[in-house]
Amino acid sequence: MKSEFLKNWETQMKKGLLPFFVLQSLSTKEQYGYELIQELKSSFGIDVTESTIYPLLIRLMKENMLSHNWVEQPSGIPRKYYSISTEGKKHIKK
Amino acid sequence: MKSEFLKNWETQMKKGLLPFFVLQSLSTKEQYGYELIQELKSSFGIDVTESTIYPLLIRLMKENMLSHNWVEQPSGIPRKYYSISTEGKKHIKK
DNA sequence: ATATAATACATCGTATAACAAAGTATTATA
DNA sequence: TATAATACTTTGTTATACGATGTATTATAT
Repeated sequence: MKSEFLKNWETQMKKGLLPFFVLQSLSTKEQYGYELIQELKSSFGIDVTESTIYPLLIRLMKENMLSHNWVEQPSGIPRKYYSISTEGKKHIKK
Repeated sequence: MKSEFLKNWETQMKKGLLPFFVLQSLSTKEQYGYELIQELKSSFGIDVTESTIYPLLIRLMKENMLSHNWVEQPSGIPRKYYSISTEGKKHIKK
């Protein structure tokens, strides 16, 4: 089992790395929140919860790194698709 | 001038990276707090304040990553020298 | 002589961000 | 008919960097 120290270290690492991975991931294609959670897991091996990703996306919106548009589905809940802005693209080159 | 966004991003990055850099730096030689601040600046280009480094060192002590011993100076304030523990060495291999 | 800077430690309050928990709503599966 | 999966959201807690402030000693500048 993972020590409290390592578990906490990982959490703190995410505070810096998550915005980068999200911008990186969205620079390949538009994605919605729930999809991003699975993408971050499969592509980067990062576990993220919904209460992390949704506030983060809202924050990146406020910073003008992202834009979004609701897309109605033929069935089920509509999805909020996010795409990276010109501003956002500038920031992932670091 | 650096944007608020980038300034904040850097702060969040440090929350994950600082423990690593401190352990890394202490694995080469024993160092005291004030010395570490200058070392992190010159070797890694990282700006750290005293109100960051001292609590961090205390935390790493509690986690058994470090040990320390006071060293009296021929003149001036005594220095608290930190050295990395066996436990700490294990953790920087990641 | 006297103020300022540099050295060296420490603590308090604030802001940021991940995360557990809980909630709403729809559709698929057991 | 309940449970899981999909999809979004909010509230409260916790960890940590950092500005500000404080104490104390020594060196440098005015």
